[in-house]
Amino acid sequence: MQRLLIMKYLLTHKTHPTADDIYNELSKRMPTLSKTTVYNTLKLLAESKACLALTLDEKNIHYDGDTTLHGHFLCKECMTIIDIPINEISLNREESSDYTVDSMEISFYGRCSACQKKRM
Amino acid sequence: MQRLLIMKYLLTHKTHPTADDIYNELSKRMPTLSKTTVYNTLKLLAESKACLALTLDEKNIHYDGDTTLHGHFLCKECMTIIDIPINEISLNREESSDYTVDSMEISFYGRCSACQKKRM
DNA sequence: ATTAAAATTGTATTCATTACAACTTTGGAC
DNA sequence: GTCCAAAGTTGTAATGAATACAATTTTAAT
Repeated sequence: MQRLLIMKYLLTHKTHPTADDIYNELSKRMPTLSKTTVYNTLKLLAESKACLALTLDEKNIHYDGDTTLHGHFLCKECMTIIDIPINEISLNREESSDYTVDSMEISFYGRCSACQKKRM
Repeated sequence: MQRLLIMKYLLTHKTHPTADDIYNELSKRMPTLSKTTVYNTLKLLAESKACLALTLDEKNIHYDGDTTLHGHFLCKECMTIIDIPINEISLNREESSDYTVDSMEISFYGRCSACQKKRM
């Protein structure tokens, strides 16, 4: 039940919340909710690819219910995360009129060839 | 002096070390080195863009002396980080014969329009 | 030689995340 | 309905990377 609420929260909020954010929101209406449940569930959902676990903020893991391919912009001042549609991404220096980008990171996750072989 | 050694270490090792990695290596030859110095210095270097602070591993910040545009691949099993040349990156599902990619993250960092304005 | 700024150090603290063990709920077998 | 194992949930305690802080040392300019 808690899991469903957490998943629903992710799908209806595009704010890229942290585990703590979600706990604070949901525990208002469900006072028995445990922080551990939120952490466990988010980990589970991310591992099963039902959501994304974003690591761009070095302080906290942020979660995203939108699993379609898109980028993110983190404002280093207010720490807000904004979605960047894939068609707006160029691999060269990004310069929008809205915001200034001073660095980018492109990360891939999976299993390397060595670990791949070990599995067989 | 310590700063120079740390910077030199980053430039001569393409292993994307963590602060701890660097401390462990350098303290062999410089037993008085402090962990705090390593953390402070890496933070400083990254802020001044002399190196990159990679956040793709949610457990540790990894540092990269190579500031040219390139991507990274993190093996979830052995936690090794491999460089991905920019010309090998396609924004569609990445499938190499060497390794399997099951997710990717494209992150931009800077200041949003609201925070931009506040500064003036 | 003096001295202020910069760099370095060690210890103590913070805080997000995880480990763990206990407890509760769920849903199928009978 | 009752029983029971598996799955889900909870609270507390532990972990560990990163930072705060205050003290000490080094640097370099005058």
